[in-house]
Amino acid sequence: MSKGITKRSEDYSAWYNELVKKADLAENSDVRGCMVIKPYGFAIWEKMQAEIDRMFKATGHSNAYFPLFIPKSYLSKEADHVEGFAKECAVVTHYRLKNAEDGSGVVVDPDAKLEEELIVRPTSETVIWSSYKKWIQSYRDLPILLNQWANVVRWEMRTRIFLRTTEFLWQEGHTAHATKEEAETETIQMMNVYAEFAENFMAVPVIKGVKSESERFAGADETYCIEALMQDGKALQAGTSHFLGQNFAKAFDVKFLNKENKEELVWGTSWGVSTRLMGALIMAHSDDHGLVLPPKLAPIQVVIVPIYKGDEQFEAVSAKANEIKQALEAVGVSVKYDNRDTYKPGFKFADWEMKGVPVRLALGARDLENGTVEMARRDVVDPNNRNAGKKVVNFDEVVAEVQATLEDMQQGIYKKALDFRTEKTTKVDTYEEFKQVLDEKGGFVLAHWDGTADTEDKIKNETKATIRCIPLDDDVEAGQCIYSGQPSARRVLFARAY
RNA sequence: CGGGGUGUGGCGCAGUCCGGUUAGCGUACCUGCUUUGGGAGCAGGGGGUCGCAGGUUCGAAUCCUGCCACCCCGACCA
Repeated sequence: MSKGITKRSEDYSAWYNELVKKADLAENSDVRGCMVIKPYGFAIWEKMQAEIDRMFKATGHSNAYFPLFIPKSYLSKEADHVEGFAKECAVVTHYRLKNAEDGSGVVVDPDAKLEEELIVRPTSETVIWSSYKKWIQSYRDLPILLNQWANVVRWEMRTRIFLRTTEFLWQEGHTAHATKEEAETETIQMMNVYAEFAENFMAVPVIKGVKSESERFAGADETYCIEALMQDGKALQAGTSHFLGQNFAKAFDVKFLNKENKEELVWGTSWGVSTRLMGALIMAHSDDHGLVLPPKLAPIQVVIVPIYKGDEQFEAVSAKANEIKQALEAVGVSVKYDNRDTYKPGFKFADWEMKGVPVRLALGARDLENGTVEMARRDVVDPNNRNAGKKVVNFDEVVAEVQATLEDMQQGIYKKALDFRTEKTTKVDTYEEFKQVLDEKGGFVLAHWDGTADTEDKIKNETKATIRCIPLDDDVEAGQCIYSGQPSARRVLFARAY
């Protein structure tokens, strides 16, 4: 592994790409826009999945699985939905290959053309609602609260590892309800679940809000979202929760008999987060030395690096290291003892820093004599001052110190991200100021908007900034649209976004 | 789809303009010895149809024609 990565200040995009590769998270595959998620990257995703899944179950949801392929006809049943997704669908047209007659390899067998083409799901509303039609007859069948963990394919024009890949992993929740109120409550509940996960586990502060009409999910009546701010001042949509109204019930003819024996259309929601969260996690906290992981999502929370000369010292150090490892594991801390004798300590330090392991313990002969271990925390690394973030800890205090440090780091990186966002959130009252802030400072810009798609579109074309959301906070003050001067009920959140 | 760029050991690149020994460098890899508290040193070694297909030539990584792939910038999106 070559030394270091491009600095964020030099080229943020290059920094991100190099970090993803050098931290061993993922790499591009030979298929354009697709990625191979490597074991270390997948371990982080699994930690996320485990927690999100737990939260879904705690709110009454069950997991199920629906097929990858969708009959083409399904997609066209909901007009807005097909409009939104048709341009980016992969289509299966044949089911067989055969050897080429000139011996050049295999070719598609023209005799194996499908009667009806199949779409590789870009999202599963259509398949799931076609099942719901079969499952729902009575109010007694409601609500249905399902989630599925799946892969989906959207043929995007430009891709970037984790942030936008042709195939990505996600969860998609799909619920069906008897009343509008219940469906709306569900939609908001799931947005809150996402926000709680982002803030408490990823240590990424988010703004909760609703999308403007033009940014709304294809087929939804309302889209709620959480928006995060990255270190380069660009926004990232981290999760969405859609109130589908009765749109899919109408499209798939899903009705139920209520207590009064009257037929009614079912109300729906859908909500999802994807491997894009990996991108958010990376871009929110990491530095020029590599990944910085929040302790709650770090596959390895503590790494122990032995320092020794000769077999005798190695054995003595290893004995103590394993003792510390067991003591930490006993209180639920995940520990890696890096006993590879093929790399020197300096290499290991840099390697684990690149991978974002929160706490490193270095243990050598000197420590054995003193009854101490050197503890270093990942969120404080300074190549000009190697003692920054380091602390000598007595053996009998290691467990308590590590636990306290992990907790402190989880809080600390959240606070750092929150402070950054606060600093990069600007209220502006004129269009000139709006453009100036976007160009010179970046970040979130709170400005008045007249509520029309026309104004939104013009601002987007002129500045590349979009309305990330209309925040749900109660910081409401009336004003005048920065673009048209028309009255505005409240400020909305603008930013340039990923 | 428009604009730009790049294809040469695993990775990163030089060489191409101006054809000419055995295609070179860094790194990674293998072996040995010495090392080990911030990315070790020395010595030896293995690894290449120069993106693909034609063509020009005594001779092509280099010139010509065609094709393919990928990357970056825009429009589109979780």
